[in-house]
Amino acid sequence: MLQVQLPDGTIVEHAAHATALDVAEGIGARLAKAVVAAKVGDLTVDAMRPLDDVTSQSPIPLRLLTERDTEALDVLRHSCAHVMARAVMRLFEGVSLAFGPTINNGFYYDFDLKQKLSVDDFEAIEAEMAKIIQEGESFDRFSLGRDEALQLCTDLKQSLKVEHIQTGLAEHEQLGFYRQGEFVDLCRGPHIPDASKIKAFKLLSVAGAYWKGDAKGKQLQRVYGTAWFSPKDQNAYLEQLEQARLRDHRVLGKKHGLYQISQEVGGGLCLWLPKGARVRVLLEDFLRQELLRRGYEPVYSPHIGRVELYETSGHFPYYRDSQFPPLFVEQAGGLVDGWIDRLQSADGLTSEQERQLSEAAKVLGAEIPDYQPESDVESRLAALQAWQRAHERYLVKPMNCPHHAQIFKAQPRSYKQLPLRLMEFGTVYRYEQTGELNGMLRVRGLTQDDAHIFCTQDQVEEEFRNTIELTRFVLESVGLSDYQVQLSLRDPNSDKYVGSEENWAKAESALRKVLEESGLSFHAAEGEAAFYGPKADFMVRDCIGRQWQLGTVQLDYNLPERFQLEYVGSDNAMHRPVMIHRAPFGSMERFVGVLIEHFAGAFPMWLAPEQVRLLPLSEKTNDYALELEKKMTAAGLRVTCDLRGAKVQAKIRDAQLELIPYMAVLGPKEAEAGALALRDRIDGDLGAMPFEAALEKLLDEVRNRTIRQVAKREQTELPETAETGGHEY
RNA sequence: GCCAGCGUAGCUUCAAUCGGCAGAGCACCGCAUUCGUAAUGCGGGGGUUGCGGGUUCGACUCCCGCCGCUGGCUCCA
Repeated sequence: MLQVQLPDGTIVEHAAHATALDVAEGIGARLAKAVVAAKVGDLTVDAMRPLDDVTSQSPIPLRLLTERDTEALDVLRHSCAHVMARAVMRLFEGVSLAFGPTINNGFYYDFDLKQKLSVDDFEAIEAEMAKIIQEGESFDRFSLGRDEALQLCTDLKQSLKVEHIQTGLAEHEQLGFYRQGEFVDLCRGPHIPDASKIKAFKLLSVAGAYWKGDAKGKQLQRVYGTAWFSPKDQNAYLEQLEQARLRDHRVLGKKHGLYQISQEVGGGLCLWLPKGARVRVLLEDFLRQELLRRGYEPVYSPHIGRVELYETSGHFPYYRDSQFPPLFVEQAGGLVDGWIDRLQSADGLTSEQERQLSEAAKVLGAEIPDYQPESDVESRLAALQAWQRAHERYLVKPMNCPHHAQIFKAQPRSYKQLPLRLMEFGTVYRYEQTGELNGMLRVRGLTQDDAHIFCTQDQVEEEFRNTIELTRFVLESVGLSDYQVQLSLRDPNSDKYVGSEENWAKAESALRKVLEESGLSFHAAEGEAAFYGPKADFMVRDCIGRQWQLGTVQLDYNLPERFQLEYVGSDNAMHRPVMIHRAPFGSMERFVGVLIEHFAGAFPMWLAPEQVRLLPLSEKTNDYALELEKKMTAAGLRVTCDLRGAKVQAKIRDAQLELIPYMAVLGPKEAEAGALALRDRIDGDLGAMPFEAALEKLLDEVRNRTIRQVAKREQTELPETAETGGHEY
């Protein structure tokens, strides 16, 4: 007999090998029909799987999942991925299956096949899927030993699955499979009882993806889709996607003249148009004032620096591929650079090539006296590198920290001066991969609201706590409350990190401690740390759900070491300071990009490029409008007049479409009374009021940095999806 | 960087039949209108159809190469 404990605590008894479905039937026929899957403890399992197959616990803690449970939606979607894979295999030859997990709001499946899939194929695939769902066949689980499993996948000509059993699943003795009709797939599950539960689905996009995420590996074709328990839910989701696209900062940025990226200037290089620049200046002023209040000291550093500076910091060797190449003062600089590169490469150089390089260097005016072609590679490299060091090479600044470290070193430091907080809106350049560039969110030239705090070990916690608090304050001031904090830790199995084991442990535990005390909810992510230290990253989603890192706080024991930073302690001995890198906005580009999407282009009063537009009813009141414009501008508002010979309705419409927070209609009546008829972008006509009263109201909204809703519209609520994913092996 | 799709006027609003004279709307400019809370009327300018090559009597349309954009992957100090 099996003892099963239901969520309300009651215990029911069932025969051995009873399933969740059996339990549901014991409770009621309607429930049995509604059951999609079940939870045994934290594990989601098939409704049809014997409970004693999953656990030896007694009583067995069981929760039945129906379509009202978010976990059930994940199960549904994973099953839909199988249905899609089955349809694709029916329609195309030689399909190898890779992985097909559930993701946020949907699923995907990766395929390896000759035929290039495109959205044009979706109709046929969806029709085949509809047929499969109509047939309503069940998903049947079975389990095989390694040898049988390998044999089965070989028979099915599923080479990727064979590889996966041999590598990723090398430790597994038993492997789970699911069969639905002719379709059999290696899969951990769970699945819905049968395909008829899928009431709504849609394929959304197709894209490339690497097998097991390895860029050197095979490139697969990934088809994305979504699935729901009802067409109504799906329509709501599709509608939400559509709405989100209307917020795209790339579209709004162009439409409202906020910024521009043009091929003439270069990919990923942002031109801040006056309106966008206005928003940025307001944000920078806001933060600068806040930082001055909190004991930061402004500094400035140049846009380029000697390559050696970044060699010392470690940035140059580590990020070489994603930096703009060095600037060489000597003509032969690039040649020598490439020479070193070839010498270090696996292929090396033939003696003939070396002779040619030496000749070419001579032509370019470079004598490399110590270079002996017959000596070993190390000596030849040393000769070339010596030449490099003797000749100036500069890097377009990829980071501000080495410069700030130099500012710390500019004079002897005492513990009495710590913490030293150096701030700079520093513009840096990084050669991001072409495929990564994305509007303002991923660019090649960006300005960080950077600062570096140099402090003693004892001050780390306090300083870290302050920066976390500052970041929260900044984000909340602009109404960004929907962010996630990620504690980015090192990957214990990787060797890309620098610094001692001891310092890493210290840094990671300090970060974790402060985050825990802060009350912020955060999740740890192994392998996400910077090469020099752990980070607390503030992540936000863009309009189509992609996550971006905005603010960041990073602990660094490494750079002080590399730059040999020291201060005199109270014991009159030299000590090494700790560095904290922090940027509440992250970069001005990304932050403004996210804000555009967050507000759908309708900035709150305190950030709006244009706050008020004055609309004279006719030319008769133009002078009055100009007079008010002068007064309001003097009071610190950003105001313009619409003096066109158009009707007021047209002027209102344009101002509405330009998302200007307030309009003021000015006719003879207002001019007579020294008044204005205020119109709110969201609430409409507020009626006439004395000029002074209106001015106070407007200034108040600026001073309070009031955040208002974007529009008069209720958000459609969607059923939440669990953040998990990956039901596949 | 990789895979796929897409590039027509300032516009992520788009048309152009089978390969047969590149055309609208919005925006812009000019003139008239002097108006009370989301579009006044009339007129005008604006194009090497992303770039380069090819096929053809003839290419926005078909083919090849490049560039860019979009989605995703990889990367992200």
